[in-house]
Amino acid sequence: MVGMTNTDRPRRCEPTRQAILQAARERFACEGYDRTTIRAIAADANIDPSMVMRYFGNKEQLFAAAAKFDLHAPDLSETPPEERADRLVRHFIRLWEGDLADSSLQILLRCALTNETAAERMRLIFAEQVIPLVTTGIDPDEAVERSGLVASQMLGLALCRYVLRLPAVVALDSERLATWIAPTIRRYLTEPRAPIPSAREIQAGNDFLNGKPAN
Amino acid sequence: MVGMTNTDRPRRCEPTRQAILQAARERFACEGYDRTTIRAIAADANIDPSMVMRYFGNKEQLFAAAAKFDLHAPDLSETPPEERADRLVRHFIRLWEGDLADSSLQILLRCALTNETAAERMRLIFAEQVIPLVTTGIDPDEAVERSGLVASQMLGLALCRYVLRLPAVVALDSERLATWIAPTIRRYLTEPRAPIPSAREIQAGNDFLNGKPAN
DNA sequence: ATTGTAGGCCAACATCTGTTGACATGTCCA
DNA sequence: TGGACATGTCAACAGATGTTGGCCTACAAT
Repeated sequence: MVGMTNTDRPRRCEPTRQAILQAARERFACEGYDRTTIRAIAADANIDPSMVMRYFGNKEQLFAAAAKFDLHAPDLSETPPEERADRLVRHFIRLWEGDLADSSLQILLRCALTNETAAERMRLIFAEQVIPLVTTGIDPDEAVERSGLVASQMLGLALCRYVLRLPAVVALDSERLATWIAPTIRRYLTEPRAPIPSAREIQAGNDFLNGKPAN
Repeated sequence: MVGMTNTDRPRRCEPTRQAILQAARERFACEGYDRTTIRAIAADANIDPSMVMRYFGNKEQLFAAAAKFDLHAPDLSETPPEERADRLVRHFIRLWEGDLADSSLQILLRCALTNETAAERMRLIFAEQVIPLVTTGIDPDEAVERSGLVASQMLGLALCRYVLRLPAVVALDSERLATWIAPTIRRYLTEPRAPIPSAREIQAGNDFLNGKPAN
């Protein structure tokens, strides 16, 4: 039995295991990967630090276990693309508002910037859960591009509102927020690809790049 | 002279000082606050770790010095709101693409999630530089709300493309990116406030929240 | 030449971190 | 009763990190 972790078979020590996991999630979510210490997690779970090691091997594997989660994304394959945006935005805002229980997003956002495991998992979740979510019924060639745009807005929202807590973004109530963001997502999902910029826009852009003043 | 740092008066040791600052910026930008060590910075600058302390007091103050920067935002007060979005988006994309010299954004983004000084500075920059940038010529009552929305999209873009490096977002060439993002920003800046959602949208939202299936 | 001082280096400190191994306890089965 | 094994505690190690103080060297002013 030497070298065998308790991860392997079902046990009645699950309560302890869950206590560790929950403590880990909270710590990782609000302090990031580096500032979270095994000792602090153990203290939160009222056990000895060495127990954490026995249950999860090492910090990295503990994080992997704590960051394993599902988006719980709704099945939108039946929803026409025009409505999809509204449902998507409202779904995630609602999910994130009730952040007490599920801090998965915070964990990933806060850790992905310094921990490579977290970053990799973020890309994985994006590839496996976001792209398919957005893809159904959309030209597959365009799906990746559109998903990226959707992600940029949705993650930006999550970042400003729930992690950085920029006052201006926190102040908006969730309904108004959805009303602002949903059309953006709808456009990223449905607007014909490669919209041609107007001549005026091109000119403005070029002028700007060449240092000409406005007007 | 005891207790006096070299910060106070002009010196001919500026080269060393600058070397430290540059090394610090690079480390902070790509490894975040916690993973960046004084020793590593010192090694990059080819000096002794204790020199860093002498020049900047402590890690926190060094970070404060390294994270002091300006957005170099263009003056858009003369630009009509409709054009402002395009110029703004293109300005920042252009700034960020040439990231070799100026990694200011990466420093802030990567450190703001774990370091309170960085987070505070982020809010400050937002309040002092972003809001005014967007405000001119817009109803001041609406400026904060609109700025927040702009920030959510622009920071989300920066996050996905330059920090998380989500392949889907990295793949887009900058021109196409600007063409996608600019209309979003334009809407956030100019669309009449509190757009009323269509009856259908409200119904879809309620249905969804109540767990009804789509269609 | 002496001296004051700024710029720089070296060695060490105290602390914190992940991690390990030895030892105690408790529980279930033979 | 006794032993196997899971569950948990204690103490410690080894390495890294921020930080400090002492010492050396160059050099300009006296």
